[in-house]
Amino acid sequence: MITKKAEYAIIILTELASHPSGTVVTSKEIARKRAIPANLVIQLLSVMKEENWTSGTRGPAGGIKLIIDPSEINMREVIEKIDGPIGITRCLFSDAPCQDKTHCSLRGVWAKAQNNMLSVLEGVSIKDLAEKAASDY
Amino acid sequence: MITKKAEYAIIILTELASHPSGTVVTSKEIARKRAIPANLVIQLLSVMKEENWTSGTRGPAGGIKLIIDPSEINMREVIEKIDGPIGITRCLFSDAPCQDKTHCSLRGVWAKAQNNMLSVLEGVSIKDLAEKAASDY
DNA sequence: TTATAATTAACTTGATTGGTTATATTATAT
DNA sequence: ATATAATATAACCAATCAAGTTAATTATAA
Repeated sequence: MITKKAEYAIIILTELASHPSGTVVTSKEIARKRAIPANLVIQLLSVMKEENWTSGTRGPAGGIKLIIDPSEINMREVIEKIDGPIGITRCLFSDAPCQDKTHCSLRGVWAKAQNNMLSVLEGVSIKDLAEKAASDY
Repeated sequence: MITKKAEYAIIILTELASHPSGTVVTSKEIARKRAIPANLVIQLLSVMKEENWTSGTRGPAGGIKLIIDPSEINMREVIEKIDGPIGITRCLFSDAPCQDKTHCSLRGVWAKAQNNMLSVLEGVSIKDLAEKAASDY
């Protein structure tokens, strides 16, 4: 399952993308506006910083800003950064198919099902989400 | 994530489907042949019995047999019987979309991704798997 | 009547999720 | 200078879930 943390991360990036580039937002502001626990926002932002997706300036009037083009990050990437590799079944986490024949017939089905899912998530960028949210208002 | 139990259940049904109809197989035999913990086989068979997919006869020379046409059960059905409803994200378990606009834009993406996955699983029946396994030998 | 096999239910263990708490560090408005 | 606003890092915790185990019961063929 895709965790709430991954979902939060996507929401946070979308929020950042919806601000004029160059301007900063505080983590508290994001937490309040998107109803995400403030400490989780901070925790997730630290991962995003590691990825060089965001940068933060401290002190009064500080905050976070996006330093990557939001059309360059898709949902799959964000999920995998936060949750680790995606696998709809344990089978797909191991590289090697297992011995049992029936099991291995299954593997192909799992892989196809998962790829169908991932292709949707890969096709949606943070920019797409920010634009869609804006048009909703 | 689709659990190992669900995967085991599919394997068990496939094994049953690959035996001449009317003949019985013991749970131990299934466990040994498919390398599934014997107690889990029993646990899973009891769910399958509830669904009227299988019937068992006790005592010596007893065993389990399939009492439903294997082309009538698909992978999604089995998974949902064992694991409960499938949801790739927590969002999809609640009926109502949440308040936040961005979040709700996400919901549509999650739903599409999940449906793409499920359509693959719905398209594969136990019969398909049994035939595919047979042709592999 | 006894060994065999299904049936049923409760229980254990370890991992994961979704968060909290605590602490350190940095920058800047005053 | 210094209080304060803010990021940054890491350790911790409770609840849930996955996976498997244990144990007790029931039915039946030989």
